[in-house]
Order: sequence, then C-alpha cells, then structure tokens
Amino acid sequence: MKNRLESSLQTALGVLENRGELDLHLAPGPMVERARDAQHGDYVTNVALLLAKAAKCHPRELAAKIVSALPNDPAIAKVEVAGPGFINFFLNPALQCRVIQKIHEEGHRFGENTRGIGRKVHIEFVSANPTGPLHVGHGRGAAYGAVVANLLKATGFEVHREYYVNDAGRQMDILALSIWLRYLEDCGEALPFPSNAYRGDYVRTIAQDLHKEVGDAFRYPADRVQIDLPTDESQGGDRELHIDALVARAKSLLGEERYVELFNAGLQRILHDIRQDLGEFGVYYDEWFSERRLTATQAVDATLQKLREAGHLYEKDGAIWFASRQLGDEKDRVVIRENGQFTYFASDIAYHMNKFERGFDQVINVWGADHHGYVPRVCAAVRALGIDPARLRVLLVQFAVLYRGAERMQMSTRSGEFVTLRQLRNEVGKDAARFFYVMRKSDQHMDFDLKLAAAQSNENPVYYVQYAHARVCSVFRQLDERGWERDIVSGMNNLELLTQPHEQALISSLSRYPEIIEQAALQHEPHHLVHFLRGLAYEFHTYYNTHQFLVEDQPLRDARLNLIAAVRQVIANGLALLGVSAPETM
RNA sequence: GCGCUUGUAGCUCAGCCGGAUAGAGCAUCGGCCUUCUAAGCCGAGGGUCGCAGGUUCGAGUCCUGCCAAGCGCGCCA
Repeated sequence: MKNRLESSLQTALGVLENRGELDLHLAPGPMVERARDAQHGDYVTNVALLLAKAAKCHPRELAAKIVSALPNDPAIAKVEVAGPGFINFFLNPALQCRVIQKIHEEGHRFGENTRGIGRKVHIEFVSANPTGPLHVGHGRGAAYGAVVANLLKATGFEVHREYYVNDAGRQMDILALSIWLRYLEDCGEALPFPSNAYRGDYVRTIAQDLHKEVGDAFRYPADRVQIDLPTDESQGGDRELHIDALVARAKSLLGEERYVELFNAGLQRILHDIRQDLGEFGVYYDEWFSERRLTATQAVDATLQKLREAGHLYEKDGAIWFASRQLGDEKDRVVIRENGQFTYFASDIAYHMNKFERGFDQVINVWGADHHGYVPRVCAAVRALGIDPARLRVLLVQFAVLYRGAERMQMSTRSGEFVTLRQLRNEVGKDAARFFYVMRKSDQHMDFDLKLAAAQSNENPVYYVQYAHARVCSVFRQLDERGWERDIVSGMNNLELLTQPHEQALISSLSRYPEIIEQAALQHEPHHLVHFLRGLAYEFHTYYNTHQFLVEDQPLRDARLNLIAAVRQVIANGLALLGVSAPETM
C-alpha cells in the first residue's frame, strides 16, 4: 500500500511538472509513512513540505495541487491536506478489512515477505569461549541473534546460523590445566590452585568424571607438578607467568597424547553443555565452526599470504604486523608474534575470509559491546582482502545488568561467581527470558530484574501478550460450549460490519504487521516487534472489554470471530519469531 | 589522555531517514467482575527530552562545545 501511494505521488508530481506548474528534477526517496495518529488517516506524506521551497510556493498550496493531480484509486477513501502541508490518506475500510481474509489464508506464514529473496546471510552469535557454562550476559546475545535470524528468514533471506568455537588458544589451555589440577586434588594430591585458573564447580565435576574414566593415569605427585615454578600472585609473583609455566608443566609431564585427551575432555563436555543449554533456550545453529579447523587447514597461512601479496603486512620488532591504520583502525596490529605464533586476530581474519569464501552476500557478527574497539580492525582486514566492508555488519549487544529487586548482581567468569543462563531460565522461565532480552534495543544498556521477570503478575509484560492469545482461545472454547457453529465464509462476507473504532484500530494494526517484520528484520531491531505485539494485545484487550463477541446476531458474530482469530494468528506468529510460546490457556 | 556509545516522566524504556499536542509499561490516586479468563479494562496526576549554542518552514531526532555515565584503548582471547 505504501509503495502504491508513493507511485501515485510520483505520478502526480510528474503531471504537475508536465503542466509546468512544478519545476523539479528530484527523486524523493521513501516519502510515505504510516500516520502516527488515527486522526491523520492511515498514511501521511510530507512531500509538499519538502518541495515547497524549491517550488517557491506555500506548502499547503503545493499540497493542494498535488492532491488534485493524484490518480484515482478505489483503495483510497479520502485525501486531505492538513497542518502545515501534510497530505493525509484515508484508506477505504471495506478494502482494508480484507487483511483478515489474507491472514486466514496465509496462517503462520502471514507477515513474511520476499525482500531478501535470493540472498544468503551468515549470522554468527554467542560464540562464547568454551571455558565454562553460558551466563546471563551471553543470554542476551543468544536471544537477540536468534530473533534477528528468524526475522531475516521471514524476510526471505537464506539464513545460516553459526557458533564460532574458540577451541584454540591460551584460555583453553588454562581450562585444561584447571581440570587437571582439580583432578589431582581428587586423586588426593595437595597443591594450591592458581588465582588465575577457572574455579567454577563445573571444573571439579569434569575432573571427577575424568578421574573415574582414566583412574590414576594422569596423576603426578604434587611436588613434581610444582617444582621450579615462578610464584603466583599470592606469593608476590606474576600470575600470568605462573599459570603459563603450569600449563607448560602439564604438557611436559602428560605428554602430547594425554594432554590432548585432557584438553578434549574439557572442551567436549563444556561444548555439549552449551549446546544443550542453548537448545533448551530455543536457540539452534546450522553449524558449529571450529577455530582449530582454520589452523589445521592452513587457512590462516593462506589468508596472511593474501594480505602479504596485497602489501598489507610488514615486519617490525621480530613480529609480523597488519597495516590496519591506513584502513581506518587506530593503529597497526600484530598477526604473528615474535615467538612465531598467530594472534587471535590472525585467525579471526582467516575466519572472516572463510565466511565470504562460502558465498554469503551478507555477514553479520553479533558481539558483546565490550568488543566495539575490535570492529575497525576487522573491517580493515575485510577491506584489505578485497571485500566490500558493507557486506560485513557487526551488531553490538550491551550487557544486561542483573538485578534481583534492588540488589545488583556482580559476575565474573574466572571467579565462578556468576548467574548462569540455565539458572536464569530455571528462575524466570524461557518465555520471560527471551521476551525480556529482546524487549530493549540491543545496543542499549538494560536492567534485567529477575524478580520482575519471574513475577506471575501484571507487572510482567510477557504475560500481557500471551494472555491476549489465550483469551481468544478461550472465546472459541466458549463458542463450542454453547454449541454454536462458526461460519468462517459468512464471517468473511460480513467483514464490513466491523465498523467499531476498536475494530478499525485492530484491522489497521493487523495490516501493519508485515511492515513491522520487514522493518525489524532490515534494521536488525527485534524490539519493534515486541512493541507492536504489546500494542496489538492492548487493542485486543480493550476491544474485549468493550464489546461482546459471542452475540446473537450471527453475521456480526462470525465477522468478529474472524477478526479475533486473525489477531490470535498474528500474535502467535510474532511470538514464534521471538521464540516465545503462545499458550491456549493461562 | 584518546576513541566509541548513552543521557527522554519517580523507575524501566519507545520515539520509524527531521514532521502535527513528546508516548508506553511499572509505581501513585480514583473507578469497573450475577455477562466470552480482572495476568484485563476505563480515568487522573506526573516532562526545561543532561546543559548551552547552531543549522531551517519545523529539532527529542542533525552539527559544535560542555557536564555525567558505561565500554574500549595488549605480540590476551
């Protein structure tokens, strides 16, 4: 409809130009938008205001001219010039209520569109290091990424969801070490636990399982483990040096084979746990992409070679640097350390190249906002590889600050003191958690109140929307109990009986749903959908309180039932995109 | 110190490429259940859109400065 009005306006402007009443060579972009106020009709344009200066006449005068030049359209009931020079369009209600028929026909697919058809989009989200269970900070990225993926799919894109598994690098070695030390404790060895190691309970669990599995095969006396080590922080030493030395000790005592077994035991257990956790949260992936695979397939070497050939690498202080500064970064970055090892950044460049090589038109990274300083260097790398950086989009998600009532909760992975995503789900439920996480704009700080999310009361917005759905279901149950028949066809033929303001408002909202999906998808802003659903639920509840649906007048009853069935369908569709259930009873 | 982000009602937040009188939920106050679920509805109060300039027909929205908060500034990942 919007497009239709816009082309009508183009026609009108063309007419005026031909008549010589308007001398413009402008191609105004999208210029029609939904009216914010029902008094202003259904759609509004401000072209007259925008063009008045160039046309050298008063906006209202120009608006009147444009209106007079508009082609006839049966879908438009009334056009008026208002305010300083807005043109308001009032749609023909008889035609607008056809959306109810459309919703009935399209069912769960209503709202989908084809904007992204034929385009492949890659979306990577969460990608937490497999060094421990997911916490509530990851939850927001998980919920957000999953919903953006759903929205893009509904907009016609071919979506590939991916979790990048950081299964290489120092943090993983520290995890392996942590498990081994707990294992040694379990064997009866007494030795201090580094201040820097992972001290969560899950580490002990994995260690105990390992002990059952391998017996004492990985056991060494405490003094052999600790001899000649640099001291830990608690003894006045450097904790980083201490823990790196311990990792080296583990490798040398256990040898390659056993160390890999230890390492994999931790990785597999934690990865399995993360996968299960996300699954229970309704978050699924098409692929779990291993960082180690990149190094194993020489992908990092190949990528660096490509950068070298393009003249983006140089050597300084014994290290290899990527000249990212001339591509918009603050400074150049090391890709190969003095000791010959790749930096994390190097494998990340290779990972991005790999994504584009797989043929995706658009690549989306959902990252925690604390990584925003990392964005320019990745963009620089993409550009250096000859890829249009506009094809890469980094979406930043702010951490949620967790409260329990007024009490602010602190968390830190290393110390093991954090609220896990699983605990959150257990406490507030999947629906409330998903809803809360995407209720706010993702790049905004947000306060997540556990007490509120868990509240079984009207304070909790998730129930408000679900309740509207359950209420419609309840009406249909009542219909059955009374032994009344529902005639859908008759209802469709009598939609023009829906003349009440509440009914018109609902119909207008229903017709907006596809636009909301498209907007939320293209802007990667799921919160628009949440706000829309709250508004739709509100319009339904107020309608419910004002008018009886199950009336004696059968044509009217059938028309109303078709309307509320459409409302139920749209709420169910919207909640499905959010990953929230649509209960039939509450 | 430099960079990025944010500042809207008592609280949590919307505000769609600059548009008409700045909105919602919660909280507060007052009403509505013999009638389809009261997890609901109706109504009231509540604002210098951080501050000061600027751009123009028009600024919460764009620009500059200042104030405040968060985050980032490793041969960590």
